[in-house]
Amino acid sequence: MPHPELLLRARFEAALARAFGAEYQHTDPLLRRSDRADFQVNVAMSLGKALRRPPREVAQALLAELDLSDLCVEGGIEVAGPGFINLTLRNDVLSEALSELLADTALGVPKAVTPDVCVIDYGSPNIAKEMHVGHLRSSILGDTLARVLAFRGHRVVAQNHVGDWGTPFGMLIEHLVDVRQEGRAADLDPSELGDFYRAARVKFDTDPGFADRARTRVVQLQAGDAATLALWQQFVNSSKRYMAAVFERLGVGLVDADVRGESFFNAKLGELADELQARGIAVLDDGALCVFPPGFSGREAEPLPLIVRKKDGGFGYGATDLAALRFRHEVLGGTRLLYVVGATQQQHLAMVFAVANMAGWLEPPVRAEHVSFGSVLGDDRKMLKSRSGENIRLIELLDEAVERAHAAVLEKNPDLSEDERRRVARQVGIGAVKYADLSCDRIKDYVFDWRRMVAFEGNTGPYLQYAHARIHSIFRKAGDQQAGGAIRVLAPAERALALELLAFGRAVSEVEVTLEPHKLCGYLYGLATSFSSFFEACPVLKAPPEERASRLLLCELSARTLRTGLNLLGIDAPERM
RNA sequence: GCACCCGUAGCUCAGCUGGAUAGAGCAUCGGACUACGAAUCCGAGGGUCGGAGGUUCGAAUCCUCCCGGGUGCGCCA
Repeated sequence: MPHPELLLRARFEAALARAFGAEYQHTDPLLRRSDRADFQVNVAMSLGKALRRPPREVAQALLAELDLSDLCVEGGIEVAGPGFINLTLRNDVLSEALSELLADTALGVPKAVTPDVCVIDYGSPNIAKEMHVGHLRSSILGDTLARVLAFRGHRVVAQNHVGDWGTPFGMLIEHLVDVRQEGRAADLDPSELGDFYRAARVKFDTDPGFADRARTRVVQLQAGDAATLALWQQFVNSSKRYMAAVFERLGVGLVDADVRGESFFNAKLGELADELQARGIAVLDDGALCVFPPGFSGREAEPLPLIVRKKDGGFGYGATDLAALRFRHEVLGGTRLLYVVGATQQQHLAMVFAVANMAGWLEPPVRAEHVSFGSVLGDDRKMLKSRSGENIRLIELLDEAVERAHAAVLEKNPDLSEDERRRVARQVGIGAVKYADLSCDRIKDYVFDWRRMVAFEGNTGPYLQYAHARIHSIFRKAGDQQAGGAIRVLAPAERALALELLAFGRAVSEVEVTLEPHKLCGYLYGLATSFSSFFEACPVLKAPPEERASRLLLCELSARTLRTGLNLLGIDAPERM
């Protein structure tokens, strides 16, 4: 049996055509969950206007064309208020639908009809710079979207567009040369890279002679000087190891093979600039090669350029981003190009997309989307800048989260072995950090708050993990008694849980479309609270045999849905904690 | 100056793309453990949805204008 929601939708669409004519066949019946019934249909009100008939009459006319007795309880179809159609499903319909879910490894998440090749840009941490909390958002968001899209049947190609090229490397390389000449060990230990960068930065800002050498070094780097490249490569290698360690600790699926930094596109930039100029898309302006996409203006209302090639012949990130976009479509075969990049880049990305459009690199079905997200703010509500301020290091943040989780697990469940406790602490701590970030609307600024991250109550990762662990506790107690049988939904708490379980597919699909993982978080939280209420109201193991078997199946479905949902968020679901 | 984003309970946030009395969690107050795990559950109080207009049966949601906060706006990436 198909999903009840799909059945209802199909019935109403057909009824619309029968009642009002074939042109209404594809009218959205506006089927929604309701707090007054299981579902409500709101199409009568919107249609009343077009048909110039009272909405309640429209609703009645619709219902006259429908036989829902196999789906809804007797008296479970009513017209209320201005024309709401309230629907209450039969318990056996819910029971049967849940049995279907039980047999479905995808738990009701449909496969995409026309799969995309999704290329996901995870923002761009800079080589040779410490990763900080700002990188948390793009990594976690990108990883979650990758998991959700893959689960829906799309092909996902991750791209770690690291900043591994350009002017900062002049100063980094010169500083490395200095340090080695002074006979000190060249500290390229991944964990020390942040300090190294800061030291080079200070020297660059205070020592003019050093700054000159750094600039010369940039020219050598871009000219392909072998010795310079060798030094540069040391930074890249060290940084890659560092990033891999951070991603590993975070449980983010980015690997070395996904790294395709700015340097990769360097060789293609000249050709790209020439082509844009030859096609008349880019023009020389004050010595720089620029594209002026329509609709962008600067301070004096003058056209705003995307600079492809600077006056001095160098290339900026405009050129690199264009080359990368083209590469993702032409070489990687991407059809949906996602940029998980901070909101501060909004205008820049919009311009890159506009130029790519002009160049014909974004023809349907290829499209590009900016998965924008807000800044990370401190207690003072000000943006955490990366330049000179004391940032919280990502690694230290994760360590502390795990530590706090460890203390909590020790207190709540002293029976665990130290081995398991360490493993669980990692799952809970990292999960708490991720969930705190993912559960908020990404477009808004994120207030970084320790207490909130490690608070294990309310809409948090640990609460969801706890709900999952409790279910497994029942399984352990049940032992072999958990025979098959069928699900029979009867009690109110069972009905509420059933309706939640049936909504998983919708929640996942919504994230696929909106690219907003907090909707999945909201869904899972609702599921966990529904389960907790059920858990409180409906005894499982103490129930009579038939009921027990049914409720055990409800537990199984709940546990699987929670675990699958958490996994889509990149969060583990331990069986005890 | 122009463009984009944000403004919802004391705090942190939801609100399904226009639906019914705006919902959670912290915090406050009151209940429920001889336990299928109380990291839980049940209940109470708390709101002119920044403000003012407009669109219509109906607006936190869409349009316009203000107020407040943030971010961008030509050769750093």
